[in-house]
Amino acid sequence: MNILNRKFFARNPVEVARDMIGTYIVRRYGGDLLVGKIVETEAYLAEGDTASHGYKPKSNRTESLFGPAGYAYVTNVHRYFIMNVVTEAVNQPSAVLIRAIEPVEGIEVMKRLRGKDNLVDIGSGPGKVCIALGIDRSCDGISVTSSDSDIYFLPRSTKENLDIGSSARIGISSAQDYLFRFFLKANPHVSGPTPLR
DNA sequence: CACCAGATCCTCT
DNA sequence: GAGGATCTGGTGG
Repeated sequence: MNILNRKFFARNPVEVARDMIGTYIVRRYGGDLLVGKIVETEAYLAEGDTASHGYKPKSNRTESLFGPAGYAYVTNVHRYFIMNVVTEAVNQPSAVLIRAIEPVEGIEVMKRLRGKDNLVDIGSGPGKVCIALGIDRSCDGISVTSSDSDIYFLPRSTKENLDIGSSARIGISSAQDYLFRFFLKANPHVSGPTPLR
């Protein structure tokens, strides 16, 4: 299977974030296969990025962020989990945050996990993505570059014509001059008050 | 130990 | 648009 490999993730997080738009996240959950198309991401830099969790020294919470590329960094914000894929190299705490997905497969299971029936309520935000895919802290630090993984990624379909927009990142109070948020324009599953931003 | 801030979401107005 | 829920880590006494 042609899954996204270590080399794909071992690059600058801004490039990886843009390249992940339109790819698919696959989650093995119990006996079910949950699949979502990634429609929104954010990049966090290893250096000089005051908004990144890696800007502070390594802690128990952020250990996987400082590890090698191609591993999950799952942590909590308030009472919710959010999921990143680590990029670049060891001791370079950079990552791509999965901010929104469009449900593709296993939709009924995702609806049940989310407790919502409306499709646009399933994955339109980083916390929602983790709930819909059954991702929690037990997924922190696992490899996502093998088809044996409980989480892995499939490339975008080459035929698809993607209209990708960028903006400042959401929910942070510093480094607003970095335009590190990427999203599929006019896709209703993108997070935020309006799909177009 | 107390207090505060945070890469969020939901339920009201 | 405002505020609460609720968990973790960092800071300061």
